[in-house]
Amino acid sequence: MARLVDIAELAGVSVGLVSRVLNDDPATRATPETRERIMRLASELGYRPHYAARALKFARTNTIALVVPDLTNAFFAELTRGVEDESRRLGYTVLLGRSESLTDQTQISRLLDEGRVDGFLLQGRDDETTQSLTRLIGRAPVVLINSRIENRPGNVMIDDRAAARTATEYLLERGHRKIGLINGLPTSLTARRREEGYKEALQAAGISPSADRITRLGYEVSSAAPAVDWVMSRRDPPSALVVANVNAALGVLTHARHLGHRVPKDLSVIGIHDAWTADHTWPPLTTVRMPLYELGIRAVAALKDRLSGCDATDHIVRSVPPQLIERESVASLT
Amino acid sequence: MARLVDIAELAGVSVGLVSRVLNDDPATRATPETRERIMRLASELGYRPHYAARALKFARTNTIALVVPDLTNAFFAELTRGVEDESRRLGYTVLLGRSESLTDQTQISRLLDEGRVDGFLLQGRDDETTQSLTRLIGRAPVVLINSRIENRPGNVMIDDRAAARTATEYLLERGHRKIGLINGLPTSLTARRREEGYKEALQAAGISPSADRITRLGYEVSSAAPAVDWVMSRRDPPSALVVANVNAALGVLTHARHLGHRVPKDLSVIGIHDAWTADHTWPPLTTVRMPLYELGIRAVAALKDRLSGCDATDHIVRSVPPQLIERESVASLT
DNA sequence: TTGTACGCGTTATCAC
DNA sequence: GTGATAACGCGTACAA
Repeated sequence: MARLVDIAELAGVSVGLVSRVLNDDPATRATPETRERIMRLASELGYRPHYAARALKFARTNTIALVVPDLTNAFFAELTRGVEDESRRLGYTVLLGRSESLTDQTQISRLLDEGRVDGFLLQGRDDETTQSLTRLIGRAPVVLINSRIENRPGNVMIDDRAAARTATEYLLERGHRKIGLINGLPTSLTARRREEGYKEALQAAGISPSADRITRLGYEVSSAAPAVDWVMSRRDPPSALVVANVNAALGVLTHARHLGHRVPKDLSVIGIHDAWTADHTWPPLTTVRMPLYELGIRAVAALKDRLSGCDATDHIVRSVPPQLIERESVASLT
Repeated sequence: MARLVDIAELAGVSVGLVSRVLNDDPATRATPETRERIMRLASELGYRPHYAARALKFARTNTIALVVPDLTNAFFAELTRGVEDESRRLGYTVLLGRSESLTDQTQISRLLDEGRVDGFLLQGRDDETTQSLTRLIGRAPVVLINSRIENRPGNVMIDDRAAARTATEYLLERGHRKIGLINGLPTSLTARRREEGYKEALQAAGISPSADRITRLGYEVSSAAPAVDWVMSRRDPPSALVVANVNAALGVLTHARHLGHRVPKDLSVIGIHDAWTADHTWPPLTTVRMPLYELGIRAVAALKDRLSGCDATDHIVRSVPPQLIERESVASLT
């Protein structure tokens, strides 16, 4: 509400001086006395620099957009928390958008052309291809979360291989040898990396991965039923399932019950990512917790770098290792 | 990227004319020919009016902030969808904030003083009192969602009484007479209204509500366990529970199992609000679905009214009645 | 019918 | 040390 000119008038000085004092301009060493008067008036009037005026002046908004497919998803909620916290620390405001509504390139470039945001944090949908992603972001300053485009720097991801490896090893340690993987869509980079981790763990245990034990139908709850149907109807079905996403894992639990498999007695299930809901399934779901909060922090830092000109390097968040949350959905065969 | 002056130069006209043509100024009836040229150039260059420049000019941002306690909550996610859809329709941009980070009045008035937003949509936390709410919002243009302050117009809510009545009646119809209520905190207006609806239904069936059957510990999952402990340890415990929130209902299911009560055989449970997670509990949770999406739409409309000067009237969203989602957590006693 | 000039609030570049 | 002034992009009252 209060403007520089208001303070200037009351202090009997010029707007320029007020601006310089308030911004600690080193070139200006104002009289301690006037300086004091200006500061006091500013705080009394509750002066706040006008956002639009600054944005106009600097051609920079200090606002970034975070685009995620679905706010409901606990996965994204924790990511969002990390993004918000780090943004506040760095002086950014976050504009939150679902990719549903920011689905086409127009929306993105519009936000940019209108000068509403400086850049984007984009967590694509599972079924997003490199092409659709490239088309979507155009030449906008974007940091990709959990995906990557060739020759385009600036992306951050979690250690999907470690996640899947950790989950698989946990099952191996409990005597399971026939382990299935309920994976995300093959278009998804994270799904491919999780599959690598799963196979790595299997091979390290002297087991050769079988195509009959892997489905790639998606991360959503709804994709769980057909996946379980398929994998459990193979010859020699698995005794345990690594589910690449905690939401899909809930669906697996429900559908397994529907088919008459008792978890964990007949079938063990472990999910990647943790969520509060995993405490309230039956049986409670064992999961591998991943550092999504830290991922959000890294993403903001990477975008800041990108906006500052320095090319952000790709980054896999490894500062916090995958963490096993043992509940009751995995049985020991030994 | 492209400015009015760019178009003006290429079209060989003045910026003023370009502006008027692009804004369909009725006072200006430009030559169809120049008009055509301007429009073509604008679309070719992908012209977008600069957000900050407009905001500075009009002292209005067409941006509103939506403040909710927790994005994870499916309740708020659906509300958010409604808010976003209606905002886009009305030309608003939505700034999403958790109330965690917007906890004190400074944050709110700061957003306002900086001219970042025109107004707020505020869904307070369950434990927010009228005092803390009043302090929080100050004189800011706010529409309250699911709460109210005396003598302060502008709030929207769902029909909490109808919700609780519907849930209670459903249990009554199935022969239950001893029905408990696991309610939100007594500070919460919605909790008080739900309690009214619950009692109404009971009394209409000739049953007088008993204090021994009501807890008021909160809407969160974590509040469920102590609530169930208490209500089930009374003399003559209930055969069915109305849980005032779907998340708390998940906690009720889990804790009931922990205590050895089989749902629905020993104890029936019905939750208010629906969420996808209710499909994946055991047993699947019967709920009363409330029109949260429509609530979001109404909230935006109310804020628009408030910002336009016309005092928004209080509004209870009744366009969509409570909808029973029958799953398997309620048994019939008859 | 169209061009010119001013102001929105801020900062930076000059003079004094 | 401090004050005047131009500029950021837009819309509009006024002049032509």
